[in-house]
Amino acid sequence: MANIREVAKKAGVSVATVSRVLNHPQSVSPITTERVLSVIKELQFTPNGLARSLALSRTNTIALLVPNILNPLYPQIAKGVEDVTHQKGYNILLCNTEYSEARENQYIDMLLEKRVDGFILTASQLPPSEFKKIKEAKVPLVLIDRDENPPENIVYTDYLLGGQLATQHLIEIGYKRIAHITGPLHLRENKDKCIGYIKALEENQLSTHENLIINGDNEVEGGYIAAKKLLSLHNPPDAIFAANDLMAIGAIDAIKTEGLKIPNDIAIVGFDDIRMASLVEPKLTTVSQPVYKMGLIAARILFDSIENEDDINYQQKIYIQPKLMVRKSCGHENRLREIFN
Amino acid sequence: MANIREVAKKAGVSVATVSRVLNHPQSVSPITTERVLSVIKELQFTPNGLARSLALSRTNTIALLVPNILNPLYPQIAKGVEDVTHQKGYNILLCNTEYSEARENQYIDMLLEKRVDGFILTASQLPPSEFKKIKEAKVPLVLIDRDENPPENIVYTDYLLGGQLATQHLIEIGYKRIAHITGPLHLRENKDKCIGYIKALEENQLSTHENLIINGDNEVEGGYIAAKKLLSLHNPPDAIFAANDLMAIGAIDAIKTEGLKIPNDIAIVGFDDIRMASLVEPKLTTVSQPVYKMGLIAARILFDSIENEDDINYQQKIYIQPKLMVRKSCGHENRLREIFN
DNA sequence: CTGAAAGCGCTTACAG
DNA sequence: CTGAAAGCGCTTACAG
Repeated sequence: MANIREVAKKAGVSVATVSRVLNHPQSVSPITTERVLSVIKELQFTPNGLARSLALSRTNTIALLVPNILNPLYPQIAKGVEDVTHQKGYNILLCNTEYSEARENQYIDMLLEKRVDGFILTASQLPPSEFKKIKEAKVPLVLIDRDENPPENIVYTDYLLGGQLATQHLIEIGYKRIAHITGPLHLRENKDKCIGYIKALEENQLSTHENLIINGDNEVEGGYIAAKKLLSLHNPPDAIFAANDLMAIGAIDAIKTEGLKIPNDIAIVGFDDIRMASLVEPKLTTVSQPVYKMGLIAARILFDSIENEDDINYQQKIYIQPKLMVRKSCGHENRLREIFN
Repeated sequence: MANIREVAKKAGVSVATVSRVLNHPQSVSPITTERVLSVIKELQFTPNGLARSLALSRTNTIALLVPNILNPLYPQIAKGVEDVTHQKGYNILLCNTEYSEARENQYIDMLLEKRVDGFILTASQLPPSEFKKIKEAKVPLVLIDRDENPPENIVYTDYLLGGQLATQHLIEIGYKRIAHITGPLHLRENKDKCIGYIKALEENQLSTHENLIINGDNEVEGGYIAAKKLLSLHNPPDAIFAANDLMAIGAIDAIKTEGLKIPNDIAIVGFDDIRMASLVEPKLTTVSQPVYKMGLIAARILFDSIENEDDINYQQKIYIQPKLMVRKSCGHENRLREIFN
C-alpha cells in the first residue's frame, strides 16, 4: 500500500505538504492541493491511522464495555453511544465482559494499550482501585449503572425509586402478598431495586416475608425457576415484582404452565421495558428507563471530557428517573372494576 | 505515561532489551528479565500499542459491520464473533451501518485507515466494486448474508430453502391461501425467502396471488401494518409467512387486535427464531438459523485468512441449512386433530 | 506557501 | 544474551 512518501515523490512535493493537504488544506496553494489530491487518488493512498494517532496521541476510538450484549438493554445503549460517536467521527471498540471482573480487567488493559480516547463502562464490576489505572492514564471515563458511587462521571438510574414505583403500584391496586425476584445482588442496581421494594412495603405497613424474596439471574430461565418456587409455597404470593423484564417473562411462562391466569390469579410487574415487554401476553407492566438516551448522554459526557482535557477533575453525575409503564399484567383494570362494583 | 525508553534507562538496559522482555522473554537472561519487569511495574508502563502495531503492521483488531444492532439477530452474531476474537486476543470495532451504503462505505474507509486486520460484513449493501478497496488493501474479509455471491469468504443461510420449509409446512397442514410478508427486497435474503415461498406454492399446484405478497420493513411495526392490510382483503389469507420474527410478532399483534384467534382463524410462521419467538402467545412457529454459530464460523474463517496471508485467494463458502421450529402459531395440532376426527 | 528535520514509541535484523 | 540503529508512517514547529 502506498505511503505518504510515495505520494510526495510522485507529486513532486515534500511529505509535509501532503500531510497538510490532508489536514490543513487551507494552508496549501490550490494548485499544489489539486496535484497532490490527484496523486492520492491515482495511488489509492489510504493514510495510516496508526502513524497519525501515534504522532497526535489521539485514536478517535472509544471503548464500550458491556456485561452481555445478548441482554437487549445493551444494544440500545450501544446504539445511543454509536449515534454520538459516528457523528464525531469516532469508532467504538465493543467488549463483552460476561460479568467477569477478570475479563473486564483484561479488556481494560488491552484497550489502554490501544490508547482509546475514552471508556464507557456499563454495570462495571471493578473495585474502585482498578479505575485508577484508567485515571492515571488520563483517559476519560463514564460509568453507566456502576454498582457504587465513585468520583467519576456517571449515568445512574434511580433503581431504588424504580423498585418503589413498581411495588407501590401493586400495593395501590390491592395486592397484599407481593413477592420479589431479584437480580444478582452483588450489583448495586439490584440491591437498590430490592431496597425500594422493601421500602414501599414498609411505608404501607405491609410486612416483608423472607421467602417472598428470591434470587434470580436476570435471565428468562431464572425468572421461570423463581416463579415456580414462589407458586409452590404454602402461601403463594398474589403478585410478583421481577427485577428485570427477562425474568418477568420467564415468570409469566412459569405461571401459564401452572394453568394460572395473569393478572387474575397472580399479577406481575417487570423492570426495563424492553421491546418484548409490550409484546408478551398479557402485555407487561414494567418500570421503564430511557436506555437509548442513557447511551447518548454517556457518550456526550465522554466527549465533553475528551474535548476539555483540563477539566479532568470535573465530574458529571446524571441520575435518571425511571417511569412506570402500566399495561395489562398488573391487573389494575380488574381491580378498579372491583372497587367500583 | 512512561515509555519504553524511560523503562530502559531506569533498568540500565537498552530499549531493545525491554522490548524483548515483553515479546520474547525466553531470549533474555532471567536476571535482566526480572529487573526490567520490576521497573515496568514500578513505572506502571503500558506499552503503546499504536507504535507496536505500526512496527508490526498488525493491530489485533477486526471490524464487524452490522446493519442494525437493535435487531436481536446481530447481537447474537456479535457474540459469536467476540467469543473467537477474545480467545485470540483481538478486539472488535463495531459499526452500525443502518442499511445505508454511504454509511457503510464511510466506515470501511475509517476502518481501513485504522488498519484493522480483518472485516466481517453482515448484510452488506455494497456493490462488488467497493469490496475491491478492501481486497487491494489485502485485508481479509468475510461476508455474512451478503446479497450476492461474490468471490469472497461467505457464510450464507439458504434462505430459499428456509422460505420453502415454512410455506411447505403450512401447505401440509392444509392451508390454501398463504400470504407472505417480505423483508426489504433489495436484500437478496428476502428475495430468496420469497422465491422459496413461491416455489413451494407452485410445487403444490397452489396459485400465487399478487395481493397476498406484501412488503414489510423487517420491523414489528411493518409486520403489524402488513397484517392489517392482509386482513382487510375481500378474501383474506388463512395463513401468513412473515420473512422475519419481528414482523411475525407485529402481525400477531395486529391479528389479536382484530379479535381473531391464532392459529384457529389464521396461522402464522416467522423466520429467525429469535428468543422472543418462543415467548409470545401463541409461541411462534418459525425457521431457525444458528446465528450465534454463524458468528463463530465467520470469525474462524476470518482468522484462517489472517493467519495464512498466502492463501489470500482461497475462499471458504459456508451454506447454512435453516431448520423449521414447529410451535403453536401454525396450528399443526388442530389440523392433525381434524384429520384424525 | 513550502521543506528539512525532529519526534511519536515501538520491533527486530545485524553484529558482537 | 545484549545494544546501536534503522524502520514503521505520520505531524508540525521552525525557518525561509
